[in-house]
Amino acid sequence: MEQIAQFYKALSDETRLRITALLLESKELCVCDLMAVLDLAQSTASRHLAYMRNSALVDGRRVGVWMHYTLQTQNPLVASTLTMLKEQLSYNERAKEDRRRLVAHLATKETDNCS
Amino acid sequence: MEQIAQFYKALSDETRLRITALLLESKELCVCDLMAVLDLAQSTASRHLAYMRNSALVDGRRVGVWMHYTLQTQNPLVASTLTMLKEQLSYNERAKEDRRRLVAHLATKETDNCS
DNA sequence: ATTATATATCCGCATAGGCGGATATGTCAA
DNA sequence: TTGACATATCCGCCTATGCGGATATATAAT
Repeated sequence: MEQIAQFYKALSDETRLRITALLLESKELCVCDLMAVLDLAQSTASRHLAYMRNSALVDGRRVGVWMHYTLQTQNPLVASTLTMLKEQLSYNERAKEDRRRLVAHLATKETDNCS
Repeated sequence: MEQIAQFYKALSDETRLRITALLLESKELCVCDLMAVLDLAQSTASRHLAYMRNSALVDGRRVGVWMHYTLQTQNPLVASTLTMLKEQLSYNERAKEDRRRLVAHLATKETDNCS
């Protein structure tokens, strides 16, 4: 029960919801992508991702200097919640705006780096 | 997006999750039922229910001296989340124990009152 | 080794929110 | 009106957690 509560806590902050929404779109993002798209301080982005990892919402894997974060889908509660959320966010204005910014940002990136 | 976050906040506290779990079982409960079953101080129970009402998770209707609380099902996000949660909680030990206590408590109540 | 870059963590500060006892409010009965 | 009971709200206290700047760590390139 406590784990379930912790999972919902991970979704109960607007910044983390926005991060989740972006990860629902692009499968894998690094910290600098999120900083750029959501206009977050580096420590803020990193802290939220750590929180989400501790809540079993995301996985992180290191790729050279970058950490690539993805949504977790092992847990059935997490998986179905994310499916629902994706549907809900599809017509959410704020989420749509963030998706536009993500697309623009990814188009700007030449290769794999965050410059 | 902020409303969605607020909804998840309502589910992100273990006491509120337990209240939600009980409401998933019995459709309608008053504050004194929750105090008895979950062993909560009166102010604690009432405060959590107010929070849940402000988060669009429950509705309350006054029946004489008592407030009867029910889960809201208007909002599609809320409705499907609760369906999922009911499935998840069906085999959760803590939730099972709470359900047992609820059944025992309801059996003790003679009529509609909370004595 | 040094430097540059990406990320994680630390720090102090501010707010949200948990708790239970005390008190206020609402409702009904006598 | 008074009293009893259910509930809501207030209060002070304490912890969790949000923030961003500063610092530490990790990796890769030179």
